[in-house]
Amino acid sequence: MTDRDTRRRTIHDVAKAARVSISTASNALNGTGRTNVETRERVKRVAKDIGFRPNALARSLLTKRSHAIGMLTNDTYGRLTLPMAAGVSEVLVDQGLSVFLCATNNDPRLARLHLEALLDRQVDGIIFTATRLDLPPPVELTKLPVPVVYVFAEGPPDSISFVPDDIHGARLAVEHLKSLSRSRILHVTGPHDYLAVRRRAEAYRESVGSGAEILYGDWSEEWGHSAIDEVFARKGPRPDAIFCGNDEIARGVIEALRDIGVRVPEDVAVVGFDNWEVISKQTRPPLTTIDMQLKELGHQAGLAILELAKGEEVAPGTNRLPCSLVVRQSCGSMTR
Amino acid sequence: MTDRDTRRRTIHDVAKAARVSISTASNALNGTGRTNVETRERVKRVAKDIGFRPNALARSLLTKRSHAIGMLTNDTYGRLTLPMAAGVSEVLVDQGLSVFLCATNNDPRLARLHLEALLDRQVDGIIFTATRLDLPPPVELTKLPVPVVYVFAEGPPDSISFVPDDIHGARLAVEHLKSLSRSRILHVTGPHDYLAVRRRAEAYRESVGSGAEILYGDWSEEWGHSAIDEVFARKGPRPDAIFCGNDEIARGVIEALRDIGVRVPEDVAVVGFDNWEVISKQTRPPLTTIDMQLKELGHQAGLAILELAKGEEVAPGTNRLPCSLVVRQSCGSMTR
DNA sequence: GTGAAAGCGCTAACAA
DNA sequence: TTGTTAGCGCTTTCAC
Repeated sequence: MTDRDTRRRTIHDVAKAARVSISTASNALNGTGRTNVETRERVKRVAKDIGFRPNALARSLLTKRSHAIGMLTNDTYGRLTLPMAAGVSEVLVDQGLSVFLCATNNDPRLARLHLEALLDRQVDGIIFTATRLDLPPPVELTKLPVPVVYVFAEGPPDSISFVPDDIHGARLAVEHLKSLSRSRILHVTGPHDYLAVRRRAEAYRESVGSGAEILYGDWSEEWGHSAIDEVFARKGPRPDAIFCGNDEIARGVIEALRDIGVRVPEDVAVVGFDNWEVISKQTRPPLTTIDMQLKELGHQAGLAILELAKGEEVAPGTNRLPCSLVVRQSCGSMTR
Repeated sequence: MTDRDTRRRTIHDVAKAARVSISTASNALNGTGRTNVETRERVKRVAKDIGFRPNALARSLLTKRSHAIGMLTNDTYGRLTLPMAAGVSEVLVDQGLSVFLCATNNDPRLARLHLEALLDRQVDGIIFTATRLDLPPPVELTKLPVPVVYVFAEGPPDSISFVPDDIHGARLAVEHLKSLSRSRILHVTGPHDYLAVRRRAEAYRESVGSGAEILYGDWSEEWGHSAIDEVFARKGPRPDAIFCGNDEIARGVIEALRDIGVRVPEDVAVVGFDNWEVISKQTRPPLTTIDMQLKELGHQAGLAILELAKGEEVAPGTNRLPCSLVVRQSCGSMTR
């Protein structure tokens, strides 16, 4: 008698309280089948009164749709994955989908463990996100019984992926610099073995034409420093603008410039890449930089997986999303 | 006949293929009940051969344990939440628990939506994480049918929470400075309305004794700058050490010091707080700072929710976890 | 318009 | 040791 108090309410409780059968209760609650307006209202009211909430597990078991998706991520919750995850979650929550977050640390064992757990839980789809575009997932993701979407990662041919348009981003940066009458634009960037680095470099080279010079290094502020030390130590014409591979490098560049008495943006304009605000906003002067629209990437991926989960078609291929230019104070027209 | 190919294998398929009943199959697979070694092995082999994986939904429906927990987070996937989430996930994955990540953006509507979804999915527990300790959750979390653990947040009395020990952290910083023979230690910190700020300030004051001076501001580099400008513009004795409320402030302090020709650490030693590596490692010199052990916080919370989910008791109360001192180059003995 | 009955895939008494 | 049976909470034909 009293043990009922602690149990969660089931549709049986609703049916009993509303004096109908459980199938009528179900129909009334879901608006399926034919139900008298009166009874429907009564059932709904009763359900609310006794605090009934349908058990998603039971429902999913029957309908074969768990309304959950898995997000497999490659890095230790880095700064790239998170805005993407936020974007994904944002478009899905209102559709009643929940997101399992699985950090694989790029460890195959862990990745497989998470993947199996997701599959066992009958997720409706999987989103794989990485931190760079040219690394294969730590676990085989083809031939899965559920749809897969890749974000900030490229899957096998014919898969669906969303990546930032690096070429567009680089072009945006260089064109901005050119519009400011800068003519000797240097590119200081990250490791050459990153596909994104090569893509941006290529776009930079095309946009700048002759006189293009690319310095490859790592992603650190320190590299930005030493690149400047090197460039400004040598003879010959000096750059009046520097397009950096990421914000950390840009910050290092700006500090090195200040150290040797070169003014930013008056003497040299600087553009970063990433718009990682803890850096870009706090650099002096604040960085003009390229934003990869990570959240939007997540939105699109979320929408895509939603369609796929519903059984609808989504055109395969790599979707390159435009970047945006965030203008702050590290650029400006030349002052002669 | 052939439609079977695309369907997932069920325990029926295993039973049929192994020529046993489904209950025997179940027993063999789970090691429950008594089963002949031979049949057990055979069932297991068959299960593996046909690629059987148990449907977690069906299992959970029956056992009343979903082996999933929800993580409700307050911020837009900030830097605090993520290491914590990684810690939680790390201890749970091997126990077969999965984590739903729910970003509430501190929006009550969204929080309620997520909470209801979690409850509907019969999660075994909920972890609430915030970005500061003195803000109430955006949704009522008491009187839930599942256990709740608070991380980097304090719940109502008698709840279970895990927070960094700010007092210990601040003391660690000040004692370190004192051990380096620094005697005029200034504290430049964040907004006074943060509980953590007040706690750290109090610990600092006690540890320093007379001569303590606290400057409250915001969490930015810029504030670090202007604090230094102010302090070094005035007459009287100058600090030989500065304990900062976070790494961003510390970075601003160090840059401002360099701008006015004060050497770090020779003339003034600086300690930060947070160990946010993008800042602490790239500052020149790299920052000695306090690490709040966020991942460990996540570990403990994960372990706690695991116990609770199993129905075991966990002592209520606020668990304050020790911080650690990360020594880099922004401190050092005085050189006179 | 409503209800009885079947069953999603699985576990757990209990019988054999 | 193994199989039969009865559900978990829900949706969904299909009679009435």
